[in-house]
Amino acid sequence: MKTFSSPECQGAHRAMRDTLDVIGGKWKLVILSIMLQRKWRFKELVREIGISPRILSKELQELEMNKLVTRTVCNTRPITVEYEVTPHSRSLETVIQALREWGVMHRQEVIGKKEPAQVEAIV
Amino acid sequence: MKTFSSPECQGAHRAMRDTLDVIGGKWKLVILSIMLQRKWRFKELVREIGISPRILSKELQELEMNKLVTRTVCNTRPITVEYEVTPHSRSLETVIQALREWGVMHRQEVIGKKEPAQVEAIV
DNA sequence: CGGCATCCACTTGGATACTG
DNA sequence: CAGTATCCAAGTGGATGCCG
Repeated sequence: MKTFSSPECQGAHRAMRDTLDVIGGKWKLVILSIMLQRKWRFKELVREIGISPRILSKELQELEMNKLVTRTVCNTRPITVEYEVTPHSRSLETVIQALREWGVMHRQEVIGKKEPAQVEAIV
Repeated sequence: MKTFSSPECQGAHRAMRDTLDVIGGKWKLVILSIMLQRKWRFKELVREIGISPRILSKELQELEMNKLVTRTVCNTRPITVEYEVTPHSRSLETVIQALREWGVMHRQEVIGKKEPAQVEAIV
C-alpha cells in the first residue's frame, strides 16, 4: 500500500506500527499498567482508571482479542466478571515499567525538577 | 481532580499518563523511531513516514517543545530545515527498540507464527 | 522547500439510559 | 454488576492551496 525506500527501515517502521496497533491509543497501556498489579472486576477498573464503561468494554475486548487479558464470568449472584492479564501480557511488564520511569525522568528533565513528593500535593 | 484510592497505584498511573502525554498518540513513536537513525529534512520525513505535512509539523513542534528533537534552519537557497533527535531523546532508544521487538514477538504469538520473511510478501 | 490555513471526513470518547 | 445502544462533542488527520 505504501512504497518505502529502504527495506531495513521498513522493517523497524512496520514493527513499531504493529506494536502501536495493539497497545497504542489513549488507554491500552494505562489499563495494562494497572491490570498487571492484580485481578480486577469491571467496575473496579472503571473507577480506578477513570474511564467510561463503554470505552473500557471496547478496550478490554481488543486486549482480549490480542491475548493480553482474560475474561472470567463468576457465578456470583449479581454476576461479576474478573479480568486478568495473561502470561503473554507479562512480556510487556518491563517495557511498561521503563515507560513509567521515563515519564518521571522526563518530567524532571523538561518540566523542571520540582515534582513535590506527590504524597499529598496531588489534589 | 480525581480521587484515587491507593497512592502508590496513583503514582504508577500518573507516570504512565505523563509518558503517554509526551510520546503517545498515533505518530510520536513512529517519528522518533525513524528519527533516531539520522538527521532528516522535513520533506524526507513526510515521505519516509507517510504522514501529511500538516500533522508532521504539529508533531515535530510538540516533540521540540518536549526537547526531544531540534530544528535547524539551513542557509541553503530554497531554505531547508534539518530535524535531529536530542541526547534526551536517546533515553528512549532502548524503550523503542523493546517496543519494536515486542511487535515482532507479538505477531508470532497471536497472529500466528508465519511472518513470511517480509522481503517480498508485504504487498 | 518548509509549513501554515482552511475545509472536511472519520474516529474517539464521554454521558446517559437501558437490558440481562 | 456487567455491558450495550444511542446521542453528541471534541479531537484527529488527510487534501488542497498558498505564502515566505
